[in-house]
Amino acid sequence: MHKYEKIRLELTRRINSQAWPVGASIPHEDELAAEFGVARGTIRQALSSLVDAGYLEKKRRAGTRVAYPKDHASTLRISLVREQVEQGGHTYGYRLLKDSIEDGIRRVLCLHLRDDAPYQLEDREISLSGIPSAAAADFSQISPNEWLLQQQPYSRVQTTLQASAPNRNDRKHLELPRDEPVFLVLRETFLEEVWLTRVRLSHPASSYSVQMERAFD
Amino acid sequence: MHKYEKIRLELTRRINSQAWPVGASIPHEDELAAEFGVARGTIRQALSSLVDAGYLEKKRRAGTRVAYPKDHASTLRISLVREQVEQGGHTYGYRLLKDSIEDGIRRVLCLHLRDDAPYQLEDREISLSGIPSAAAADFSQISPNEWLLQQQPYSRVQTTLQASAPNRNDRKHLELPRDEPVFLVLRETFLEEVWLTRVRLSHPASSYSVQMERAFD
DNA sequence: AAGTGGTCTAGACCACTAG
DNA sequence: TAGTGGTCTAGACCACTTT
Repeated sequence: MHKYEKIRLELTRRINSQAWPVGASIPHEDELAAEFGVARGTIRQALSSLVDAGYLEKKRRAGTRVAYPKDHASTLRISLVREQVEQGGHTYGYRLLKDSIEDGIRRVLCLHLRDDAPYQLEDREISLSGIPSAAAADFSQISPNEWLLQQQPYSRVQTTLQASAPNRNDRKHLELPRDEPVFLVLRETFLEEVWLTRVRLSHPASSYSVQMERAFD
Repeated sequence: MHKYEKIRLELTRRINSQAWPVGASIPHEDELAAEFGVARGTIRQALSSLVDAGYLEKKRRAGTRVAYPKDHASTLRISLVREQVEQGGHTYGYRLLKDSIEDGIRRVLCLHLRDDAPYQLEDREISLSGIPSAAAADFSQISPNEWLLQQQPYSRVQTTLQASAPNRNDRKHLELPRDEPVFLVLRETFLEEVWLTRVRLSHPASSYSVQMERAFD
């Protein structure tokens, strides 16, 4: 275990035990460096992860305080559908439903299956001016989701999570039980302010959830 | 603008322009330091934020590569209900609905209002052994949500996001339009493996969404 | 005005791991 | 096993912001 890890452990102990209660100032970086017998840079490394996690708040001149736990950050990673499914030990399946080009936009509707049951309906729009190679892509075997990841990167991505009543396509393709809503993931990506793609991912509410965890021990 | 910011800008430019295409190795840290005429530490600082955002992947001995954009991280911050409401320029309201103690657990049901309309139903359980002072807390004016933040910190928090059909309490208190589902935030917190509190937050789907953004320009 | 955290340097050695 | 990123040091100066 590295020095900064040991120090971080000791600092979290002081916070959790309320030796340093919420709202209190903690010693300056120089003092901590002297106390632990390390360089200031090492202290800063130990502090930085605690700041990132929302345990501490730093302000110039005012020093470092134990943060009120109100605005903690949770990191969310939404990975490839196929990987989501296969990670759980399930079988992944894919079916292309519709595919058309209109007004310089390629629009694709497809279904991702888990153990042969509908898991995610992907309603995708791709800008052909933003991603010219998308005009010739074959989505009969590979989903747009997966194909796009092999392409150029994006500089901005906006994600919205919502609950919703199913729309017509959802009802048609997701085999929803009666009164079952859908969980929506809406995402739009840009490269330097040029719009690339937009997607609406809908999931049967009972078989989809997003989980996050923040831990520090 | 600091040196590491200028460098980061130039690096993102090379990635976005595909001068360094997805999957390719980029120069070693020492080479970059020489190229930009800075210390290696400064290069590392510039790289670290790009690694955190998922733009780059580092491996010992193998070097640094431009990451496939598949597993990008989005940071989600769910703040105080009251702040969520007031930030949007709305009026916040609060109403306590039920409050009981059973088996060492205090259970509170309360409603958060936005412009006098139901916004979030909070169904909360607090461990009195984990947080003894919760036995005497007055939740008639301050919500458990808000009260808990003034208390001790937690070391682990688990959050789940879900869509769902409303349960009985949701239907009773959220004034849901016909066929409207709810967006659920389920959260549980621990301090060193001691269970502290669990909450079910339900929102009318049409008036609630979670938004995230990852940007790098 | 002064003290805090923020940036930066120029080194050194370590630890992991791909070839 | 050699080369990469990871850790660490002991300094220096800067910039913000509270008092």
